[in-house]
Amino acid sequence: MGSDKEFAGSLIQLATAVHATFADLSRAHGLAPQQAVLACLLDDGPVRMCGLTELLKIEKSTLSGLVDRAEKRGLVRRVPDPEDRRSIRIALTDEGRATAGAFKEEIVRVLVKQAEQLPPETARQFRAALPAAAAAYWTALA
Amino acid sequence: MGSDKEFAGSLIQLATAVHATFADLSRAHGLAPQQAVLACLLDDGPVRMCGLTELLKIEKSTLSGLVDRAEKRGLVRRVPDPEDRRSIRIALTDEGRATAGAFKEEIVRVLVKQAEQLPPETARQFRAALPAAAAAYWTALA
DNA sequence: TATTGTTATACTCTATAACTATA
DNA sequence: TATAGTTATAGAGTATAACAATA
Repeated sequence: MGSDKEFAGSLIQLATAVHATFADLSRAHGLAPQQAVLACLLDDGPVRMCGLTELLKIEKSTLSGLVDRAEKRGLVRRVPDPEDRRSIRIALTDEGRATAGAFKEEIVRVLVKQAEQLPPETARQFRAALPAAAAAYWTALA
Repeated sequence: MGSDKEFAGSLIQLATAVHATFADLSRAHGLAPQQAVLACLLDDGPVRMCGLTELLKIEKSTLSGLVDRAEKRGLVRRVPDPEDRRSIRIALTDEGRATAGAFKEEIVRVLVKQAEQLPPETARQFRAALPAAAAAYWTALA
């Protein structure tokens, strides 16, 4: 079926566009894209390095570098973990919390506004199906 | 409304998952992710460098490096453009065409298969709304 | 002068492997 | 021994700025 190709093409196009929107907005807030992801994750409270490698699905050495750059930029700080002296927790600074809050608010606003330009019935279908679709593709990842 | 946050969260989750699926499959075919994008674009025929910068939305210097690596890997070759001696056209090699074909076939298969795990009515809604949604987010890009 | 493409430079993101410190 | 994290190294992807060749 040709429509399978069209479906896959649309899905990749949507993913690319959302990714690019996220990246552009990150930079507009003075954040590298992965720093924006990190800041959003930490907005609910500090997380250990080993927890972050699972949430971000990246290697621990990759994370060390990401946290180094975020720390140098004043976004996060490394906090000793009293329960396990091998471990450290990553917490947002005050500036990091403010930046994360502003970024999260605007990315939601932008993504919602773009969906509102769809025909009402299409928008309704899309918003209704999206949570289950996102969960299906997310849980299929290794 | 909390549901705007949930909508935006689901959209980012879907985009991230599709992106990761694409990247994983690229590497399984021996391609860096952007090389896979490049190969898919060129599967319809050669394209000038300046055309590729628009299609990929990247700077020309970034593209020079991407093409350098793809050429070194045997995926593409630079072909002089007889109509404009400043310009060059990028064409797939035989190996590049075979690789692009196999990759395109499998990415479609994988993305369709994952959608089939949704409840039938959700899958129907999602596939019905997706083309318009993808177009809306895509055209909103700068 | 304007366009096409490359090169130099610098930064982010990524992984593998070897290492230290603690459990 | 196993886990948490860092460092060294290498490569992909990104942009800006300066440049060469051609239109």
